[in-house]
Amino acid sequence: MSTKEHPAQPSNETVTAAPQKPKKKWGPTLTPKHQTERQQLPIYQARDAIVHAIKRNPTVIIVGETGSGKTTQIPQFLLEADLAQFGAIAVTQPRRVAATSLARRVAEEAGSRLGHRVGYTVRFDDMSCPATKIKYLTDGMLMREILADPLLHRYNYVILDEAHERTLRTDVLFGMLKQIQKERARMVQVNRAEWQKSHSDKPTGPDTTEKQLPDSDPAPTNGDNQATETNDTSVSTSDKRSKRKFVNELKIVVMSATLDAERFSEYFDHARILYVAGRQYPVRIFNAVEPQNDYLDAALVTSLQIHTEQGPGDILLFLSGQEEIESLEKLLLDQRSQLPPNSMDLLVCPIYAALPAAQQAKVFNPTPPNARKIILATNIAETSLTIPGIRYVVDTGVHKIRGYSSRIGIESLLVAPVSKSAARQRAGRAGREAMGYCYRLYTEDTFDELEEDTVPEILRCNLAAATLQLKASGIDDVLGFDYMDRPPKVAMLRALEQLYALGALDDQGKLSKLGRWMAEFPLDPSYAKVLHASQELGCTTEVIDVIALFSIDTLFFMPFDKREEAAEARRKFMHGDGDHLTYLNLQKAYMEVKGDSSWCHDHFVNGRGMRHVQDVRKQIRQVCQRMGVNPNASCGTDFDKVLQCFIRGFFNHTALLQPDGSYKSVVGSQIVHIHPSSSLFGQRREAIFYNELIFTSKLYIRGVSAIQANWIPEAAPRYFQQKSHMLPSQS
DNA sequence: GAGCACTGC
Repeated sequence: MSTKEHPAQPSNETVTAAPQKPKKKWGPTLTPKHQTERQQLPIYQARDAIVHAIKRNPTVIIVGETGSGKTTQIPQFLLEADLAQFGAIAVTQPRRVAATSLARRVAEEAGSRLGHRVGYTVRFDDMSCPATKIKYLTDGMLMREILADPLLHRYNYVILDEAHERTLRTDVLFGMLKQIQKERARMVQVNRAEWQKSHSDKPTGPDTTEKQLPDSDPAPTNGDNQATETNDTSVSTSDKRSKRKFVNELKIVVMSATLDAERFSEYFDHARILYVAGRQYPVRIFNAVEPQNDYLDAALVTSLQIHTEQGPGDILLFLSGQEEIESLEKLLLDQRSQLPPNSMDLLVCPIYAALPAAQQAKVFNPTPPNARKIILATNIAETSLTIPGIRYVVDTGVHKIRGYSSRIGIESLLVAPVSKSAARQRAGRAGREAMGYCYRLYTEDTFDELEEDTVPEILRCNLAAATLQLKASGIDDVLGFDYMDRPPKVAMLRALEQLYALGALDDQGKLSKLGRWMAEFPLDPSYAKVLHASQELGCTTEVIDVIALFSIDTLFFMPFDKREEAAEARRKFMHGDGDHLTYLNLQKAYMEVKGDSSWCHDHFVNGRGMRHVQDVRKQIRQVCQRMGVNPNASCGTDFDKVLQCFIRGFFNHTALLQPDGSYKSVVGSQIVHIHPSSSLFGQRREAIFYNELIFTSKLYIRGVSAIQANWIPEAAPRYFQQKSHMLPSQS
């Protein structure tokens, strides 16, 4: 194996401390303990330089590695520098847990009760109030806030954290925020001109008796944090004065961990880039000398070698999925008995999203003395979870990644090589607490050939939901939207087509009344359409339950050593017509036992998942009530109605039985396979529909129920008028 | 005969 030092933090533009300026009076007082802790963070030295840059520039890009403290400190710097008088600071996160735990920590540091000056807002959980000045929120939540407040008047600063992850939502937010920033700058300009005009033309006129600018400056000037009074153009009114609102410029801060800052800067009109030093320990990289044709075997050999030859510290091994984790777990347990005497014990801990919570928790148990933990993980451990005690990382160099072909409208979930930045992220997991080691099971040449970054999610997913959000937030020209990475035109057109077929867009491509209604719900457009149809068919209560259940991926656990038991437990809920009504049975049973967690455990039901389902269910019911829809309308036992609702949203997801027993999709004429997790697996029914079509080892359909073939054309007459050749002949 | 990870009035 050849060795190479992990690339160190570049220092070309590292910010330096600026001359100290006298501090203003209006900040929270720090407890001495926290003050010392904060001052020890690398970023504290750059405090004034950062504040100065943000004051002087509309947008700033901040690059800082893990441990720099940028996410917790920069919002506090702004607050302490008195820059948040006229608006709050929003800090977005891709994940809920990050938003809530950061808020907790910053509230403590800033001496605020959580939910007062420092708070958070995530789905189902709002710990903020109108006086909240620093608010951590998920990026999806900020998108929701834009729908209600298109210019985000409440905020003076929006900090987009973890921008390098390029989630679908951060990418959409980039374009939206750029536009909001431009519009607010324009309003400030207009207002400044009016203000100057009114003061030079008629110094004793009635306007001078109006409220003065809050900072009592003689006139607003360029630069920092001005607040001016203006007409809110989003409100039409006969009495302008009563509708006047303070508008100030929106400052955007983009925070990223990678070195791809130039692309962010270019996109944000050549924004200033600041680099802050991290506090990551060095990680020594070892590459395979020869290409490995069996990375599972290489992973096994390498981990055992680390275990028997290297000093203390746990091992984190990255694999592509559950199946690989299970098989390697078995192999390691077999090998454990053959370890040389006197060697440490080896504890094998699998972790992936579909693993029951109780077993997930095991990776966080402290490793007992004279033992070593080896954690077998998917990319859940790359960003979502930080596991303490890791000193060694073994990287297979692969992950499973979702893809989407807009040309054929099919999703995929396939094993693929990681990008260089993902490989670096994985290696970094070994250097959180001390110097670490990373063993890459591929050659240095292979590494050099990897893509620089993972393809942004927006380039590999169905855009229907994002397009509906854009339309609903007032951005009509979605083809001309300012994407940082523009999706192919065919992908955008396909999303528009799908929304049109659902009735969310009218013939001119404008958001219809139905589309507006659909956008109010935190649901994919197809599900929102199903919910809408439920009003007409009188089964809203059943449809809400089924939709809520489909909001989680793993309802039933299938542990590989208790497969038969789990299948037996599942049969109790099985409905002959498929998964949708099976799910309804599960929800009914769950309600009868009042969500008892030991009942869930005994029936191999995902208890944590079911609690999430109840939250979703409650939320959809609330939105229904707000929209004047009765969430209690029930079809009794006429369950055909429920399935008929579903095909109003999934009319393009139907398939017909062929003479040879296979199923052929009505749209696209492809042979599709019912997934083994479906209650209809192995069954022959005249016609079926499905929620999801995904290519893995085969073209699988998931969430499958049986229907009558003649329901299909009725479900979407507008769609099938032009495509009548696709329909079953009897209609 | 089998699914990477997130998210939302």
